Amino acid sequence: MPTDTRQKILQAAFQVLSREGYENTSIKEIAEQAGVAQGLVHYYFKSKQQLVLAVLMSVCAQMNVYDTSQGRAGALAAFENFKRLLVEKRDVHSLYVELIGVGLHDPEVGAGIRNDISANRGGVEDLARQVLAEREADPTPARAIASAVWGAILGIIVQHLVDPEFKADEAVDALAAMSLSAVYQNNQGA
Amino acid sequence: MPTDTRQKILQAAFQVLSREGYENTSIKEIAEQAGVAQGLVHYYFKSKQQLVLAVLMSVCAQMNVYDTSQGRAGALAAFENFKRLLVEKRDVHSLYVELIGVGLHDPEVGAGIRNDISANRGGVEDLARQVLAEREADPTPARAIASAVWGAILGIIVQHLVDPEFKADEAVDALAAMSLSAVYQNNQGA
Amino acid sequence: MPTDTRQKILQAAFQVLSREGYENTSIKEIAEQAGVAQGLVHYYFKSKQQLVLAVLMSVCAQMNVYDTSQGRAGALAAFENFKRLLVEKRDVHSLYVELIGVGLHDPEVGAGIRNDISANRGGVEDLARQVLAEREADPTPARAIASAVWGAILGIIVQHLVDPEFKADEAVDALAAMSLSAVYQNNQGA
Amino acid sequence: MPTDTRQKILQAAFQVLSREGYENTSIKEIAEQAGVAQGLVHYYFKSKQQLVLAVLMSVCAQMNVYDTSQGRAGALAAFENFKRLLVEKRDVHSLYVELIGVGLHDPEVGAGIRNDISANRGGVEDLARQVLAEREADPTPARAIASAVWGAILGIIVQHLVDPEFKADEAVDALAAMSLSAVYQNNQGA
DNA sequence: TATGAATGAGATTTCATTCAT
DNA sequence: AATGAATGAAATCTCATTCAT
Repeated sequence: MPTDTRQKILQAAFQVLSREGYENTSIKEIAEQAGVAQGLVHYYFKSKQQLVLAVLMSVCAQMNVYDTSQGRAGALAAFENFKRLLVEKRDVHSLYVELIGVGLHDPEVGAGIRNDISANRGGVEDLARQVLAEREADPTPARAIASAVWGAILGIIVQHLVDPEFKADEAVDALAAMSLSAVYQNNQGA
Repeated sequence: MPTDTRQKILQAAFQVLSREGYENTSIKEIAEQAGVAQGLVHYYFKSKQQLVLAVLMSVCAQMNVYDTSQGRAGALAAFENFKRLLVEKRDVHSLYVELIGVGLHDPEVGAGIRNDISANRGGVEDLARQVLAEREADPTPARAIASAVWGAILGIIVQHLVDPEFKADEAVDALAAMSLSAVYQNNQGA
Repeated sequence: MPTDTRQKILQAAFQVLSREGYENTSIKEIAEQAGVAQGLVHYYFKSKQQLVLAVLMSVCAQMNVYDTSQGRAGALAAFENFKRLLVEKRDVHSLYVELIGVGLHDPEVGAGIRNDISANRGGVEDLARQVLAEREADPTPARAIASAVWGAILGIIVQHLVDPEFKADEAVDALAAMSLSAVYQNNQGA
Repeated sequence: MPTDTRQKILQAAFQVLSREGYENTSIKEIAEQAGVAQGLVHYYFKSKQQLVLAVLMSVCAQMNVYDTSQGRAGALAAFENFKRLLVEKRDVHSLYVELIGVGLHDPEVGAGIRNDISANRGGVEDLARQVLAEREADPTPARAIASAVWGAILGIIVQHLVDPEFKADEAVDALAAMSLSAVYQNNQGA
């Protein structure tokens, strides 16, 4: 089955990329991991970049954190979700973080990352807006709050990846508290 | 002067690395940028990795955000400082983020990054402790708050690098508000 | 119709070869140009070389210059014909010249080219002989004259292909004059 | 010596190119012929094309035919010279002809070939002009004559390369006779 | 200290050809 | 007849590293 093989290569690419890292990953190793000839990788993906881009898409698709719940409940559920994903999606996060770095100098990867980050920040912003609406508060700061909160999520992912002693759960809890309290009383100037 | 040349190479390495990105940087180009022969780079740095590690040290040294002020004033000053550094140290931040990605698969770079992140989180934690002390509040949550806040700083750096439309200032302001309000009333459940 | 497909591939091969050049032509592109699957090319032509040889045959068949007229009139008609073909058969000539180069190191292509060149030189020789007979002159130099004249035809083709500013018409006219005057009075020593 | 090695590679490239032909020549084989590492070829020549271009220059420099004599004597000397070069410079001619084919689809090689052909045609034109001056004849047809004569030289080279039975000497003699008779009495219409 | 020529391994990519369907 | 997936070899090029001077 053709699509089968394409998927096999895509999955192998993900595995090798997250295991070995971007710059240590070769087409040869991906082909070996997939159990196919090296040339076949280029049959399905015109270049290494195209393959990486395809992997990036699937990685981004796994970066969502949101719950079906709405408002405060949805936010709390999302934070709990996130705590679980930190453990379950470690390799996805690892590759995501590495691709952020790659994207700083590769326009196509950069565009993919930028879109994903925008989308995720937008998702957080929606939640923030709902919470503010629940409190009948001014919705204006929703965007700024989302920027800080999604930033913190990224930063917690990084710290969790980098430092085995990092206490991710307490960090997420603190973030939850901070963000929800901010939504309560957004009357402090900097 | 010998040290002079070493410095020249180090600086050239930083320039090329942040301009071209880690995987596009070659010793040859660093040597050209420094205006020395290629072999001389290996005279001062045993391997490319050693050179990168030396650059990493200098990059980390420029990641500090703190002010001499203490407590709440110190925190606010640090946030203002950070807003300025986002603009002034863009290339430092860019290389830092890329090296986070590299460090995920290179133990030595990883150790350097981990130490720097720990140190910075520790610095934030000290500030948080001071603020809590000013409020005569329980100092326990300081570490968790610092984890979230430093994470947010990292995440704001990333968003600022990746997305030219990102409103970094309002994000930092929101973070300042969130973190100081959290410090006020640390009575959160998750 | 089977022969239909074979022809389609042959024609596609000619198009791609003369458009892209010998070394940039791949079976894949020929198949695409013909609108058939890649494997089918090898069904009709055992190897790439066989396909090229088949194309070579059809190219050689288009290199004739002669008219039905005989003698001096035939020669003049052939030169006029040649002037027209320089414009109309540019792609045929281009591929022919390239295959001369290929034939220098590929025995089979070389044999095809050699035969075609011999045949064409022979055609010129016949005309020369007729002209000499018209003048009741010694027919001996016909072969040598044909060698020079057919050589000049090749060389004019090359110059016309290579140099957009080359004045092909005046070159052909000069060649006509030279060759016919030589036939008149073949009493010069070198 | 650096220039020494560069020359060694250049010469090896010429040998392999004329022995094996353009499309069968690899950097690997050139390096082996030169007795150096493969990478060194790219150290001296940025790309295979650059190397071929350098070889082309030296090949073109060996395509001259002219004598120091002037006028009719110079022309006759040049033709004699050419007969000798057909034997002595067979490999130069072979590579030249192949590069004509390559140049049809490679702009840089094409430019080199075009320039060389122009220069050689110009040289013949000078000679033709001198001969016409000697006869006090109209110098106008010199360019057209040169186009035909230089074309014939190219075409004789090709026939000599392609066909072991080709009688090059008699072809050159016939060309000499034709061209000098044309110069005598340039009063034929086509 | 400093140079830059030289090495050799490895990466991406292309491509004619084969083969199961 | 026809498809197109799959193979494997080879080509170009890059690059960290070494070494003689």
